[in-house]
Amino acid sequence: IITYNTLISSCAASGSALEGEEVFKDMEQCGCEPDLWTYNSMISVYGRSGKDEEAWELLDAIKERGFCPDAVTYNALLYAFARNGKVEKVDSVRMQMASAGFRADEITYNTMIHMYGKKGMHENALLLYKEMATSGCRPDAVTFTVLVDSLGKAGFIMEAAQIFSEMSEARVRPTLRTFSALICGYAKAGMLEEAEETYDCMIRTGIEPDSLAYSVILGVLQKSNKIEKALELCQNMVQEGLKPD
RNA sequence: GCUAGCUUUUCGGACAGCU
Repeated sequence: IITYNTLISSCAASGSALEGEEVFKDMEQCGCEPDLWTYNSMISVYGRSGKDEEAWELLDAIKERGFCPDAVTYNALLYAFARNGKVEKVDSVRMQMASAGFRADEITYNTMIHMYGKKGMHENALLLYKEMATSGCRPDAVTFTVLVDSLGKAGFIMEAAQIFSEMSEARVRPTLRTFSALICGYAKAGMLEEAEETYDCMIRTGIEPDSLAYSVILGVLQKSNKIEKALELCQNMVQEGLKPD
């Protein structure tokens, strides 16, 4: 059963709903009883491939089978709707989650904040972020990264930078993705010096750029005509075994 | 506080070009 569950979750990761369904059917035919983990993984399979209705139906299947949906179930379902931007559905899952006795956790909040960010509803995203503090959740690296990313993309660079500084105040370490998001935000806003400073700060923190981070900073250097530095970085990149694209 | 681990859920991340 663990083998099947593992197979199903790798289908979720690769976004192939059909394969996931097949494994699930195989499993039942072999007389292997799906457990809650299997169902949760299937919800994730559907969620990640945009099939929110199918994911929703599994909640009933879980109950019919006599299983009790857990926080993972609700978070996965929430993700399925959030991904498709269905705010009302997300709210209703959240209510169900609450009435089943589960508090919104970090993942619940992050999923919702991400959804609002993608929809450009930044006020709602920020509201949830504030709500986290009062409801006993601590914003984590994902929370901050999602906010910096969506604010930066939307051109609210000052707000993004503000969130970034709140991150250090909260003593949450920025990740490669957080830095990349902020650098992109600055680049998009045309604030090339700030972008470069942020990159240098990242290096000082001891974070190794990946090929994406390199592309971002190389773009910045190109725009500010710092060709020598760009070439130098490019060499570093090759030395580290990354391919410039 | 540090370190390590974890079968399932949250960062489909960038840049460029075109419209």
